[in-house]
Amino acid sequence: MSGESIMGESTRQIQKLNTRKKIIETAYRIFAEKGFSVPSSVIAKEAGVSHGSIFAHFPTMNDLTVSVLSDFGDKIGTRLHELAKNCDSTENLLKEHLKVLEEYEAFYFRLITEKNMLPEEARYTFAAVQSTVAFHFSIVIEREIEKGTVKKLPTHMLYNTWLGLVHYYLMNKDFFSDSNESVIKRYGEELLSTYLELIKI
Amino acid sequence: MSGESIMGESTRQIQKLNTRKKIIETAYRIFAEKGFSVPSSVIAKEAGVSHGSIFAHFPTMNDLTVSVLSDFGDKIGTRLHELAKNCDSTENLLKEHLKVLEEYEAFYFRLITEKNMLPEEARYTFAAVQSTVAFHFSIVIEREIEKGTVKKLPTHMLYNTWLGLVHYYLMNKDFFSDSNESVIKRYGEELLSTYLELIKI
Amino acid sequence: MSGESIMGESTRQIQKLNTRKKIIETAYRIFAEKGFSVPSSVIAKEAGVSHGSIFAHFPTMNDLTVSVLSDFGDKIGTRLHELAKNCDSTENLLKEHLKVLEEYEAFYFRLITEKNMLPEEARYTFAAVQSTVAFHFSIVIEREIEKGTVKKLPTHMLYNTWLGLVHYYLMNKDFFSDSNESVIKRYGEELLSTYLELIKI
Amino acid sequence: MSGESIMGESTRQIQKLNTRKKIIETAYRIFAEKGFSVPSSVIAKEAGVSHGSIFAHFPTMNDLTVSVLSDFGDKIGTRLHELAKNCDSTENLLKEHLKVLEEYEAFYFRLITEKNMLPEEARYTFAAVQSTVAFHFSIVIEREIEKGTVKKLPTHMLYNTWLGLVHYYLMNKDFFSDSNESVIKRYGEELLSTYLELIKI
DNA sequence: GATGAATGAGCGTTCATTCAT
DNA sequence: TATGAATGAACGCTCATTCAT
Repeated sequence: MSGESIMGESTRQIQKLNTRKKIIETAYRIFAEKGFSVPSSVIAKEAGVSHGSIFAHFPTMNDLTVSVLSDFGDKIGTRLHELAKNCDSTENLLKEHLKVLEEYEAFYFRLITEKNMLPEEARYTFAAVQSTVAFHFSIVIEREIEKGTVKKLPTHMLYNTWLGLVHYYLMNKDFFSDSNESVIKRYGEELLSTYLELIKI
Repeated sequence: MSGESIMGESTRQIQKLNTRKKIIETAYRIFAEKGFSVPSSVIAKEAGVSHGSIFAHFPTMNDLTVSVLSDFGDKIGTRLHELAKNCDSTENLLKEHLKVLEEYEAFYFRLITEKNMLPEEARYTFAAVQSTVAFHFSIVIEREIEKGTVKKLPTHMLYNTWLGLVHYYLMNKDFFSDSNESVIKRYGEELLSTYLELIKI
Repeated sequence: MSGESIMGESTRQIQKLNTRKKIIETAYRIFAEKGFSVPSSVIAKEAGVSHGSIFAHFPTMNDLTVSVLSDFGDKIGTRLHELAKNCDSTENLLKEHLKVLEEYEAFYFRLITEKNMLPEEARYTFAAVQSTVAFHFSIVIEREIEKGTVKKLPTHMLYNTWLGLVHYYLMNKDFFSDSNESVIKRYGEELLSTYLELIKI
Repeated sequence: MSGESIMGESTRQIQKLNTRKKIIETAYRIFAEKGFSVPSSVIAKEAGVSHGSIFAHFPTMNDLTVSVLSDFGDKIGTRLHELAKNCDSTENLLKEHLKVLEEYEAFYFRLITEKNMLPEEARYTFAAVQSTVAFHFSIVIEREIEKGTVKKLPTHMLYNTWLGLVHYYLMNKDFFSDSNESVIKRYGEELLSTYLELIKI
């Protein structure tokens, strides 16, 4: 009687996954545009799904946020890994880093800006993204330290200095540039050259 | 309304100022503890005043927030100026900077963390605090650049690197240390020595 | 969101319209009973819906008020038009006018009584209702003026005199009759005969 | 020890009456300007007395409103009586009536407009004002009825027709004239001549 | 599974009224 | 008596979440 539907089970499953994907992608876009405190109803409307659908897929808004963050972590992590793996110098690596950040700037900005108001899981995303770069960074920087072209300082400090500088510009983008312009595009080279100047012996 | 009663006119004024102060100080503490989006009712309860009292002193919550911020700006600005004016080396100056940040760490953390969700006036506070240090920083750093002990880089880049590094540790305090411990206390020296190592020729 | 479910899509729409209708009708009744400044919570309670439901259907209380007014305008306008169109004498027309006013007396009383504290749209409702009657009035009265049975005075003045008289009794119903009794029922004939006496040559 | 103050008792009493008067007069002015639902704090500020003073003189705002109304009733009643007593024709009487209404138009407008949202006592004021005119009206109109120059209709109906017409224009002043212009000044003559035309045989 | 109407706790804000001075 | 700071109940409105269909 039941158990048998017009659509095959897998078709339904695909539909379900599609809806889920649509919600996550829309939430990603809206979060990037307006920050994480957008009402769930707005996301539903923009995604073209019912308000209730969000809660059918994600028990709470928190869960949606976490999924979006984790998705973002995977995406940017992969991208970073891709671009970083063939970099043989700090300069190249950081150039690629900036390139990726520019690609994802809007959402990345929200992440570092609102991270402390986000669910705890946001930290994992944040940490994962950073450690992807950190991994590649440590490889190239240690080689350069050994070569004697870079100051002998703890790798993590060198890395945190870089991240601090970049994040500082991102977080204060309203101060550094017009609100719609990419800070990375505008200041990336300056940040990079300053940083390289600092770490070189 | 006459403005002159037998006595006690000023007593009431003092009481009013006391209440205002109590609200501001409570708000300051709660903001530091839980961030700027605490409900007004929580502040009222903690301050031991009625909910309505908040609005008798501050027309909107925004006004309260701005007052707290501006108060904070004055306090920390004065303190920074005090400690900074006699510093004759970058090292001393930054030590004092860290000292002050440690004193005000909890609130300063919320300020840099939630700045972008705060009323526009928050930016003035933020900018004022930074420029106080920037002023003293540029004096000592330029002298050292001239002396040839510090790399010849634009002052603002040197400063932003420092701030970026410090803010990075503050913003990610949950990552770097147990939530109740001061990141500055724990990592201050490391930050300072790394930074000094970086800027020196 | 697809817009076509197996069935019951329209069932929900009907239910929604029912709730909306329930809110409007309750608001209509309560406004008639207690005036337009009843709290939204009272309307919700009386309508048997949650407080929030009101705002799910009407973004602001103002919108609800306007909807109720516009609904009322349609209802009474249609009714007036219906009854008036076959009237061939001033006497008949005004009799029908009074009849309709008696039907809607409680709400009509609030409308003319609180009109100046209502949203601007209330004026349109008010004006629309009056002009429906005015239209029919001018037809019959001008014919009678031509026939020489009614004094030759500007139509609008004749009409305003009638409205003024009727509204005066409505607005001062507490003075003219016990609060629950219809003033129109009690004084309608007297108003009508007086008015007819006045306008006739 | 006590019982003896620097100021004589009567001085104090006079001051008290002055304050009371100042409150009533200010409330009168503000009510006329903005309607009866102005916050008590606004009246206090405008009157130059403390907020509490209002409640020292009037237990509730209701009581103040009633006092203002009663004061107004006395003032306008006296004025009406003054001007009316020497009128020997309906025309003259109604002219004087209009003159007085124009003098007090702003407040009178609020009274008839918001009467039903006012404390019950407002009715007495309203009734008293009307009956003052009614008294003089009945004298002159009855004489004219006897003379056969005015239609033989119940005096109260003739009077209510007049009041209805005038109030209709007042209540709908927004429709008839620019908001700051006196409707009485603009339409008074038309109202009067229409009315006289109607009542004459 | 998807829907979207309904829910209700919670928010910032207003203001008549109280009361210590 | 006059003061004005403090009060707190009430208001319109928001939004994550529920649940009958």
